[in-house]
This record gives sequence, C-alpha cells and structure tokens, in this order.
Amino acid sequence: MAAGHMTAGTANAAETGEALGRREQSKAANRQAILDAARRVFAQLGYEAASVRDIIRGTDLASGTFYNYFKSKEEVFEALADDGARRFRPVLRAQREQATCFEDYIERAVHAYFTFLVTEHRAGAHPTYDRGPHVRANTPEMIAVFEEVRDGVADAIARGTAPMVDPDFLAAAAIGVAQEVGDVMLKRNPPDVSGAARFVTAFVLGGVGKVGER
Amino acid sequence: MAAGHMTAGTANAAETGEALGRREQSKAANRQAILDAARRVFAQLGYEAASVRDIIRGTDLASGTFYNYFKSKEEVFEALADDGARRFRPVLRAQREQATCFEDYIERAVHAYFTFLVTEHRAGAHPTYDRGPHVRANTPEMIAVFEEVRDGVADAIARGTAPMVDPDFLAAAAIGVAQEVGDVMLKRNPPDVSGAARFVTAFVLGGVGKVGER
Amino acid sequence: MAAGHMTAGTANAAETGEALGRREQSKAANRQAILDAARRVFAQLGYEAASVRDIIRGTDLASGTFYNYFKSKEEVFEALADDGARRFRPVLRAQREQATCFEDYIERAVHAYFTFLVTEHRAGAHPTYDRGPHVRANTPEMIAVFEEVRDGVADAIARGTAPMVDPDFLAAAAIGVAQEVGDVMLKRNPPDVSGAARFVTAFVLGGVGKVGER
Amino acid sequence: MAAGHMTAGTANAAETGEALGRREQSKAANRQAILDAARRVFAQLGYEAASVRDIIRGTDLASGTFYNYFKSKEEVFEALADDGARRFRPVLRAQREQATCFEDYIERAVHAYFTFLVTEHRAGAHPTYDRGPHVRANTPEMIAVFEEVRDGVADAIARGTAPMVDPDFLAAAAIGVAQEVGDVMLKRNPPDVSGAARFVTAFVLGGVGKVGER
DNA sequence: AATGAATGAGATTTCATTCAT
DNA sequence: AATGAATGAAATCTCATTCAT
Repeated sequence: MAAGHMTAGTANAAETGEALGRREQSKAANRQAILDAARRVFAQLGYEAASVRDIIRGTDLASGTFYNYFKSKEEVFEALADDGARRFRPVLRAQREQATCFEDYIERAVHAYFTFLVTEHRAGAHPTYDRGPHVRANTPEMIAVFEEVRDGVADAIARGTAPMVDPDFLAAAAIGVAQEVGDVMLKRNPPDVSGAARFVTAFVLGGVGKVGER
Repeated sequence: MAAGHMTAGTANAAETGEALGRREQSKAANRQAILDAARRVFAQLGYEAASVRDIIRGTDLASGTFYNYFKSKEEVFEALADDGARRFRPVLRAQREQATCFEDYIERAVHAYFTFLVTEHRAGAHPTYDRGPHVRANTPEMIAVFEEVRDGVADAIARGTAPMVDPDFLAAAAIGVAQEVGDVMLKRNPPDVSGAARFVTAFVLGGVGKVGER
Repeated sequence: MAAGHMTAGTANAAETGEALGRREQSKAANRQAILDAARRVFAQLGYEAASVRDIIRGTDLASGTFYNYFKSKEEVFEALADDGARRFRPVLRAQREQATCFEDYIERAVHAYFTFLVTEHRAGAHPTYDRGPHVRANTPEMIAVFEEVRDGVADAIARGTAPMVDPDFLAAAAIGVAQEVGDVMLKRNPPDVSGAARFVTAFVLGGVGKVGER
Repeated sequence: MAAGHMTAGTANAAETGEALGRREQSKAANRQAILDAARRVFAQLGYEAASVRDIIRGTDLASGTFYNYFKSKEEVFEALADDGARRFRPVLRAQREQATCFEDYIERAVHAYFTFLVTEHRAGAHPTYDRGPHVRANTPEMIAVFEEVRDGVADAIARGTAPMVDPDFLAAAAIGVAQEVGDVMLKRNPPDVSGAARFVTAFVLGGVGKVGER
C-alpha cells in the first residue's frame, strides 16, 4: 500500500523537479501510509480492538518504523482526527458560507457528512465490524462535525438566527441524531443519503424550534 | 486473598423466607459481584478496553472463579445486558402505561433513563473514563431503551398518536439525542436530570413534529 | 456410570444379605468407578493429556470425591496398573500352567494379550487417540505382561527349556514385538488376533533360538 | 534477562564463506537453540509433559521469542522430526548401501541407531526421565528408523533376499525389539552398544527366519 | 530513517487441589 | 464421605515497544 522505503530508482529531487527532497517525500508518504492504514483498521476493528501491528501490517513498512512517526496508537488516532478534521472541516465551512440560513446550513452539513460516511463505509468493507457487542468510536470526522456544528450553532445564536438554547446540548443533540440515523442509513441497501439527510435536518430543526419556544 | 464463598450478608433463609442454602446464597452473591464489577469496569473503561482481569480484580474473587460463572467477557456482557434490561425495562413499561400521550411518554422515558444514568454513574465513580479516544459502548440499558422506544414509537404510529414516520429513523434519532445529551449532562456538576430530560423531550417532540409535516 | 453416592433406596446390608455394609459397598463401588473411568480416559487421551477432571467427569461423582480415593493422577494410574495386573496376570499364569512347552507358552500369552487388547480397544472407541505426535503409554496390562514374561523367561532358562540368554533383553524384545505388532494389528480391520499372535510367536521363538546359538 | 540476538560465536561470514548477515546468523542460531532445547526437554519429560515454557526456559531467549519461530509445541516437534530425520536418515542409507546382505544391513542399522541413542542420551542428561508412569514418545529418529527399516525390509523382500512376510509386521517387530532393548541398554552402565546391537540383530534375524518358514 | 527480531509484561484460560457445607 | 465452588499457580499466547544493524 504505502510507498515505503523506495530504495530503488535513480531519480532524485532535481530530476523530478519536485521541491521535496527524497527523504522528505518519503517521510510524508510513510506518514500518510500509516494514517491511511490506521483509518481502515480503526473502521474495521474499532479503536480498541485494533493493534499497532494491524496498522503497520496494512502498510509496506516495518513495525519499528511506526515509532518514527507516532508514539502510540492513541497518538496516531489523534493525528487521524486532525487529518480528518483538516480534510472535512473546509467542506463544512464551505457549506456554511454557501448556506442561506440556519436551516440550509444544517441540511448542507448533514448531507456532506452522510456523503462522507457512505464513501468511507464503501471503502472500508467492514466484514468484521460487528464482532463483540456493538461499540462505536467517534470518528475524527464525527468530532470535526461536532465541533463545527457547535461553533455554527453558537454563531447562529449570537447572530440571532437561532433560538437561544444551550449550545452544547444543541450540538450534542444534533450530533446524536446524525450519528444514529447515519448508522441506520448505512445498514440499508442502498443507503439513501438525501432521504436520511432530509430526515435529520427536519428532525434537528424541529427540535431546535421546539426547544427555543420554552 | 479472597473472601471466597463467605460472602455472608446478614439475611438468612429464615429472614428471607427462601429455601436457598449457604452454598446457593454464596453462588448468587458471587455471580452478582461479578456482574456488578463488570458493570463498573465496562462503564469505566468501555467494553473493548476492559479485560476479564479488570473485572475479577473488581471483586474479592480469585481469577479462576470468573470462569465458574461466565465463559468470556462477551458472555458476562450479555448477562449484564439481560440483567440491565430486566431491571430497567419494567420501569420503562410502567412509564409507558402511565403516560397520557406520546409526549408524556417520551418525557417519562427520558427522565427515567437519565435518572438511571446518574445513579449508575455515581455508583461507578469514573476517574479514568476519558482515557484514550472517546469510545462509547452501548450499555445494556441503552439497548433496552432503544428497543423499548422503537416499540413505543411503532405503537404510537400504529395508534395514530404519532405522525407516520420511519420508526427506525425516529427511534434512532431519539436514542441519539438522549445519549449525547446524557453524556453532556453527566459532565456537568451537578447533573441536571430534569433540565436535560426537558431539553431532550422538547427536542425530540419538536423533531417528530417537524418530520411528520413532510 | 458409577454407582456413586446412591442415596436412595431403603435396603441395608442385613436385607441384601451381603457381607459388606452400605458404606463399604459404596466405597468399593466408587473406587471402581474411578478406576473404570480412568482406564477409559487414559486410553482415549493418553496419560499426560488426561486430567483428573476428565476422569471424574466420567463418573457420577463430584470432583472432591476423587481425593477421598486417590491422591493424584499418578496414584490412580498406579492403582490401575495394579488392578490390570491383578486381573490379567491370573490369565497369563493359567496359560503358563496349561502350556506344554516354552513355545506353547509364548503363543498362549501373546494370544491372551492380543485378545485383551482388541477387547479394550473396542470398548474404548479411540476417536482422539492420535491427537498430537504419536505417544504410547505402557498400559498396566502391558506392564503385567512384561513382568510375567520376564519371570516366565527366567524360569524357562532356569529349567533349561530356553536357551541361556539375557532375560531382561529377551523380555524386552518380546514385549517390543508384541507391542508394535499389536499396534499394527489394531489398525487393520478386522484385527486378526490369531494371525498376529502366530506371527509374534514365531518371531520371538525364532529370535530366542538364534540368540541362544551365539 | 536474555542475551537476545547476540548469540555471537566466533565464526564470521568471512570464515564460513557464507553470505549471511549477523541478523540471519542470529536467527538461525536462535532457531537452533530452540530446537536443541526442545530435543532435550522432550527427551527429559516426554512430549506431552513438556511445555513451551520448559522449552524456552532451556534457552537464553525470552518467552515471546518462541512464537517468532514456531506456532506451537506441535510445530516445534515436527521441525525436530524433520531435523532428526534429515540428520539420521543419510546415516541409515549409507549403512544400507554398504551392507553386503540383509543380515549385515540389519546389524549396521541397529548399531547406528544405538550409537545415535547413546549420544543423544548423554547429551540430554536425563535426571527426571522416570517421573510419572513410563511413557514413550516416538522420537523423530525412531520414526526415521521405522520408515527406513520398513522400506529396507520391503526392498529385501522384493529382491528375494528376505523371506516373504508381511513387511509392516516385520518392520514393526524389528522396531519394537530395537526400541525396548535400546531402553534396557540405556539403563545399564556403561551401555554396551555392540552387545545390544548383536542381540537385536540376532533376535530379529532369527525372528525373520522363523516367520519365513511358515 | 528503516528494519524486524527480541523482549517481557500482561491477558486469557485451565485445572489440581482444598475446604466449608 | 460426598459435594462442588473457590482457589491460584501455571500454561498459552499476544503485542507494544526497543534496539542493534
């Protein structure tokens, strides 16, 4: 999977015209290879069941190499969260900017998230996902959504476009709905992203409205 | 090391009116001790991170004794689920019967669940709850609530007292909200059960209403 | 399998007309039940692989009861050897007395042993005998034969009816032949006791003759 | 605790003329160390009674290292069998080729086997050989001898240099004699290899002759 | 930096034996 | 004596981490 140590080849940075030296290129590639493998492995086995060995087995690298990049399974998870957030947050931000109103924003955010979910799920092919009792790890993207939504909600409240409710509760509620409905959606074949997104949007907006009445 | 089969207690057969000998009393007490420890440990570490050792260390019993009662961590989890469900489901049912309407039912169910949550949480004393990335195991009670709520929702739809929406999505959404808001609530000190329950109820009812409009 | 604790029934020694009191009867029966189970278990799993638990599971008795009769697996094995020898040695002795000559004695002894072997093998139904690399425990009967044959050979030498050879070597050789040929015989279907016994007898007698020439 | 991969030795690649790096040397040395320890332990305790722990304790290596080389006790036994057979079979073959007749072949094979036996026995230093009831595991060399002898006997029969008898019975008988007499020989001090080998040879040849008469 | 064998703590599980009943 | 649950030492095996190369 990963580029690994790529000892072969005579090309160098000058010849390839790239700005990164071979070492840096390799370093970045190895780091990414580990992150990619970790994402797959965490998705397949869950955080706890996954071992560093499982991750490194998913790359071309040797076991010791893992520790050149990360101190532990926990650290790679955090890096993954950062990575996921870095990739997913701009999408969310863009939706926020294009959104015409709070309602629109929620719908866009949820749709983006569900699209992301289905893509990842397809990629993962989760044959062993359900071993043991059902356990869910909050994925990096979920965390990104959580924080983004909480910020968005706080913003909306500050700007007066959302009712004045506890933003932590609100964000938690929204994320809970998205998560669980997302799960149910993924179990259906084919997963209906738009339907689920509409459901979640309506549910959350309804919830927000009702909570605001109090 | 261990107290062994002398779990004692002051009740005796005469007092309890039961025909169990000391042996049987002890057996039941040990089984319960393991279940109690398992509940604490699962709550503290999560299902995956918890080990059989952790569980047995949470009792006065010797390591091998675990296997007199359960074959594996999974089996004790299932027993716990049965136990939790057996204890919590009647409460939920009672609330359902006492409820005057769907709205009332939701509020009662959520309140009962949050009360249960706080009690269990107190009992658990979770100093290390947040080690590692956040992972949530669906607790037995959660599963009980899920199934109960799904049934309740299906009932309500069938009786026409709830709008006709996808019951799986609806139950999932409700459970998601309760779960996440419950989490946030538990992090606050002191946890405001009634406030959180009102929030969730309003949110869910608002959500249901809005979803039903479509 | 075993008579076990036989708590029921009102008969007592006086009524049954037996000389043994109930306790002694029960004791003897339990002891025999353990021996029977041990024989089966050792035959099936081999000495090392067999556990005290396996033995006691083969009876109606409780685990602790084993230790009222034997101190360990080793002790029950020794008792089994004594038991087997006690039962098998008279048969061998009888053959020795009926035998007209050394040749006849060998043939009779081997035939008796192979008959015994086939009976035991049938009774045992050895489905798991061959787990792991092939290992053979000398059965109590084998040991009895060994000692009997060695004594018989020593006798024959002393009486001048057998050539004067090292009796330990001779007995070892005879036992080795009987053992290995017995094994091969048991693998054939149906096992030909008489054929195998004739082969062994001829082989051993030929061997003895040749060795004696030196 | 352990010396680890610094198994050293004074030979280096230059001296041995081999291209193996230190790593590979070390790997091979460790594998051999485990095999050696396993051979000693199996000889001392028997296959069943021996544990992986016993084997690894017989080396300088750490417990986990065993599993870098073998999956289980059974696998190390098989490797040992391959190893033993690989080392002993050529010796047997050579004897077969040098033998002038069937008689000579048997004598040579038995002598080679007993020599091997005494060497191994010396190497092993068997202080606890007789713990527990007597149990014999067919050693890898024994298996090699068995197969070699069976083939040799079949050959001899085919070429008409041995009487036409059941080759399985014959090989079994020969092996049985060699085994048991070998055992008795080892218990004597000093072990008389030539005497035992002559005895076995005479015995087997006498046996073969007599059996062939029938 | 990469490699991958070695490490050893720790998890799971079995089972001979004890002992209160 | 019989019972059978409790015990805890010991066996098997895994895996995060180190470190010589």
